[in-house]
Amino acid sequence: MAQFQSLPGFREFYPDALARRNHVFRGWRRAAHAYGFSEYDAPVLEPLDLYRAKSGDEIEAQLFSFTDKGGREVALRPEMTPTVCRLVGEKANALKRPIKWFSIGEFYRYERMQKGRGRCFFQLNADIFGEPGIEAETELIALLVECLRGFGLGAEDFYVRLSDRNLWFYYLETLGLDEARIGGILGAVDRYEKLGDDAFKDYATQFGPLDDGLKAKVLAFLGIKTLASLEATLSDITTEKLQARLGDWRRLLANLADMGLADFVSVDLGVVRGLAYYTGFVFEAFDRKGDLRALAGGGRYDTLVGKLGYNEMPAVGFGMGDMTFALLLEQRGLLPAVGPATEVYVVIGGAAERSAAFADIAGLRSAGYRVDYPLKEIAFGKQFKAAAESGAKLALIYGGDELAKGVVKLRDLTDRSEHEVPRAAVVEAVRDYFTSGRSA
RNA sequence: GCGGCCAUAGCUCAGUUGGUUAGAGCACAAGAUUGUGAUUCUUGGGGUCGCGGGUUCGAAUCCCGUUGGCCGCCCCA
Repeated sequence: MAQFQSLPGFREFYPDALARRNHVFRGWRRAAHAYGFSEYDAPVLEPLDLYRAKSGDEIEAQLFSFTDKGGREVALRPEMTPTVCRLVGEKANALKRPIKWFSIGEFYRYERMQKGRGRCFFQLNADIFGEPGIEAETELIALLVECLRGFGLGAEDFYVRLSDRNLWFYYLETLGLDEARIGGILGAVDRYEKLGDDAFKDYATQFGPLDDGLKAKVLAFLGIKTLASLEATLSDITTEKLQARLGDWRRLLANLADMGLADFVSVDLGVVRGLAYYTGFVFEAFDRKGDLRALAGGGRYDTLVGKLGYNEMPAVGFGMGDMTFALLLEQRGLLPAVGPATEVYVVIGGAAERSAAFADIAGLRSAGYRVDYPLKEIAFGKQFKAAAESGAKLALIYGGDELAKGVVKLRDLTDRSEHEVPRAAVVEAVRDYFTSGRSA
């Protein structure tokens, strides 16, 4: 049996698996380019402190980290956000705003494997730096939708839940809570969907039991699912901050509606995201059936660039992993069959015909066609079978009869029609076939 | 880090109360078929039954350990 296994949680991509992965990457790239984002890349291995600075020491347990031969503490990147913040922070003064960047890269986390989760995975990251207003959220949520919709998924398949940590913060302030307690409440809100009332246990042990009236208000706020009910809840609270924030909500939702995305976006204040660095709007994409993990998640993080030691820079971004997404596409039957690697298959009679065939194969290949042929002499019947299985639409037949006449026989593998062309005109004939879609 | 289930060919699996040389289908390869893709038939390659130890005259089968996988919890950047 196997002497060497791949490490637990790491993936190997055989050709058909890689074809599916590339299909996903192509779709993401197409969407990001269409939205005016530029692609960048960065190191896979980073100083451990880059992640400590952001999230604290306890994160280290989930990192692939080690000491390199130079005594440096390093880690495989678990996410892109700190890295892209550094890239932007380093050249902030020279970069034209808004900065719209994306990347597709592999990330590593040392944790237990589960459905839709491994120790390495690919993720699309898209971020906008330098724009403090909801215009950045508009653009990123629209891109997020496009990254899913471009594969044939519709509003019946997935939706984006939109929430706002600022709104929560301002609202709880008006209820008389201090910053520490607000943090405790947000932690409970984050887990409420999963744990129910138990979600408030941590808060109770830290600050004492939550007042029933207060808890009712938190649960009511958490259950808000429309802009109308949000407006109703806040109608009697006239704090300037809160009303201004409500204005942001109206404009953001109006923008998204103007883009035709109303069906894809739901107000849902039950989402707050656990991550410490989010500072404003947060959003997550889920499949409608709800039996998969989050497809994507993101939000505003205006303070992170500053925390890494650079000048403050407003930022919004999201990440979207390949594993859960591939599961969804598979469930909906939207993963394409592996595309043919071959366009033209050359059938060769024998040793004498081979040299003529090789010359024309070289010509076709340099003209840009994907051409394949049997490496060894095999029976014609087998060659045609191989031609069909290669996915090629066209076969070129180099047999003794043809060469004697100075022609090549073209066989349309889809309708089995054949005709002959002079050898000198082979490249031309193949080009005609693929541009007209016919062999004649 | 914790718990449950599982591990036999490339894949899906069978393998009786422990008993001769561990099987099938699919896939792969060769031939029937030396100029046309199907079907069919024949044949072949491929296994230290995840690994290590124990019980036994004898272990794929029973026991222990270990590694790996799936699922749930935790976590989710």
